[in-house]
Amino acid sequence: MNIQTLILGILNFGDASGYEIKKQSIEGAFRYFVDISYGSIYPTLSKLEADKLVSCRAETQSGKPDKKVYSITDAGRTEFVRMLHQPPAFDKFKSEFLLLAMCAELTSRKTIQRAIDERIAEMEEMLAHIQDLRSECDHPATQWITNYGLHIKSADLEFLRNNRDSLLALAGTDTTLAEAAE
Amino acid sequence: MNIQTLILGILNFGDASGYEIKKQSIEGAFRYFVDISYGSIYPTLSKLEADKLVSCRAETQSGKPDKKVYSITDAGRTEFVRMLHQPPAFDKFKSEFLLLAMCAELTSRKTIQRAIDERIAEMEEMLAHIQDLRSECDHPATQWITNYGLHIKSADLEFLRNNRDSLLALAGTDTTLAEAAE
DNA sequence: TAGGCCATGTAACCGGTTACATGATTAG
DNA sequence: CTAATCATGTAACCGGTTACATGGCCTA
Repeated sequence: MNIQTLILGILNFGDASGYEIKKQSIEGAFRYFVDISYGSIYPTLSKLEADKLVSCRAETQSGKPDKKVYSITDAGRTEFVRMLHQPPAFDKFKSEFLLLAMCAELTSRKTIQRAIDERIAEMEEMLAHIQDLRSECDHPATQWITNYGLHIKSADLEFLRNNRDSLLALAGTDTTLAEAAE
Repeated sequence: MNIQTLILGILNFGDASGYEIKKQSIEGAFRYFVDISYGSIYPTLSKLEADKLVSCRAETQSGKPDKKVYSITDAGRTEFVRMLHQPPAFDKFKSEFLLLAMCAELTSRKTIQRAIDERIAEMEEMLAHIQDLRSECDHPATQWITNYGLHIKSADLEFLRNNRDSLLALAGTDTTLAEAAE
C-alpha cells in the first residue's frame, strides 16, 4: 500500500498537519499496521494537494510554530474509497525474533533470554496501549480492529509466557561460537 | 534485517543455490517472516562470496541447468552468529486488511465480505501449511516457532470466524460512494 | 542552558523490486 | 505445443529512509 492512500486514510478520520500524521502513525491505532517518516509525509502531502485530493490551510499558533493543516477533499475521499475496494494485499510481516528463535542453538542463553523477555515486555505494553485505544474510542470499526488486536496479542503473550523456558533450553551449550560474539 | 544476514541464516540450515534459497523463502518456514527476490539474492550471493562468508561450487545436473551451490563458511557462520547476538528489532507488520476494516463504513458489504472470507481462507491454508512444516521437521527450534505460529494463527482464525458478521454489519449502507467505486 | 517538543522541509542515498534476457527440459 | 519448472543474472527504477537544515518555546 502506498503512502498516498495511507495519508488519505488518516485524513479521513480528521484534519491533521504533517507532524500530527506522523504522531498518529506512532501513537494511534495506525501504529500497528503502518509506518511512515517525515521524509515521505511532507512530499506526499504536497503532491496530494497538487492533485486536489487534499486542501490545506495555514494555522498560526501562539507559542508554537505555524502549522499547515490538511483536509481530505471530496475527490480525495472518492479516490480513497476506490483504493479500498481493491482486494487488500496479504499482510506483510517480518520478524528478526523468529529468525533468532529458529537459530537458538547458535546463540547463548543470555541472548535468548534478553530477546524473549524484551518481547514479553513489549507485548504487555502493546496490550495495555490497545486497551487504552479501545476505551478512548467509540468508533465501531476502530473497536473491531482493537478487539482483533487484543485477541491476537493476548494469544501471543500467552504462548511466550508458557514457552519461554522451553526456548531457553534450546540455547547453545557450545559456548565457543556464542560467547565470542558477545 | 538485511538480506545478507537472511541468506547466511538460510545457508546455515544447509547448502543451497540462489534458486533454492528463493524457494525456501516461499515454501519453507522462512516464508512467514522473510521475503526476498532474485534481484537481491544473486547479487548478495556474489558479494557474500567475495567476502569469503560463503563458498561456491558448480554442480552439473542431467536434464536441468547447471547450478551454483553455496555453502556457509566458518567466517560466515561467525558473522551470522555475531548478527544474531544484536537485540532483534521489533516485528514489522503492515496490513491493508486492517485499514480496510477500520474504514468499513466507507465501503460496501460485498467488498468487506470478499476481503474477510479471503482472509479466512488464507488463514486456513496457512495453518495447514504450518502443520505440515511441523510434522516434517524434527529440528527443535523450528518446531518451537511452528508451534508459536500455530498458536497465534489459530487465535487469529478464531477471531475472524467469530466476528465476521459483526464486521459485515459495519459496511456502508450509503451506496452512493461505495457502489460508484466498484 | 541543555534537551525535548513543536513544526516543515530537502537531498542524498539505498535496499530492494520489477522487468527483462536466456535457454533447456519435462509434463500435460 | 504450451505451460511450467529449473536456473542465473542484470539494469532500470522507485519507494522510502536518514540525515541535515532551521528555529522558537518550554521544562528540568
